[in-house]
Amino acid sequence: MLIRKIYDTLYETYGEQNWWPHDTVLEVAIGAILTQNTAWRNVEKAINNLKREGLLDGKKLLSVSDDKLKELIRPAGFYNQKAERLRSFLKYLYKKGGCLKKINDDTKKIRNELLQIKGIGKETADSILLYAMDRPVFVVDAYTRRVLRRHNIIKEKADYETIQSLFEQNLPKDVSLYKEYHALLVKLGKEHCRSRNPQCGTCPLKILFMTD
DNA sequence: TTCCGGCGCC
DNA sequence: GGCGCTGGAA
Repeated sequence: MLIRKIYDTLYETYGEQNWWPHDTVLEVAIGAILTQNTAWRNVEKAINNLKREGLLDGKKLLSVSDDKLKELIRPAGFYNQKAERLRSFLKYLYKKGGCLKKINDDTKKIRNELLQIKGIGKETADSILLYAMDRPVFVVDAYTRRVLRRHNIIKEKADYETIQSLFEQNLPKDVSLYKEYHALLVKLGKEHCRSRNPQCGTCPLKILFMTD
């Protein structure tokens, strides 16, 4: 089926993407918030700043001053809102015991709780669930939408959950597969399926959509 | 729909 | 100097 074929083709073309590099899972969740509408390169700078200050720890990060936090995450942009978003998330985390790994609630419950946090929307919530908590949730982002749109697989106004279930219902419920697929779509979106000046001539998916 | 924003690339 | 970046809120 198509959804599977797209994955196989992308995997054969690009290989393992190795998302998402980290020392701790908290770092993954923090990265998920910092990377909102932001190039990963800039998020890395911010995370390295936090690491250098020894602040990649929930309690320490919550105790740092607002100005200091903003200064450290500044390279990731939107630093005023992101500082607040990080604090909101960390407060939630501590209400839940302070450790992502020890949260044993079912995925839907956690997702709903994450979505209540101001500054965490569907994509960020699902990124945290998938990449930091190893829950089988497919992450839908702008690249995903664009790739599917350009191949006419979804409607113009298809909403988040519709796209998400398209993947989840056509793939085995496999965390590693979901992680890899999303990473591969991002790779495709950067290399070929760009918003501007798309490289359709060399698109690895071209062979799947040739009609003659 | 618009704002939030630093950063690197064309 | 303009544009897009592993979005979300109002």
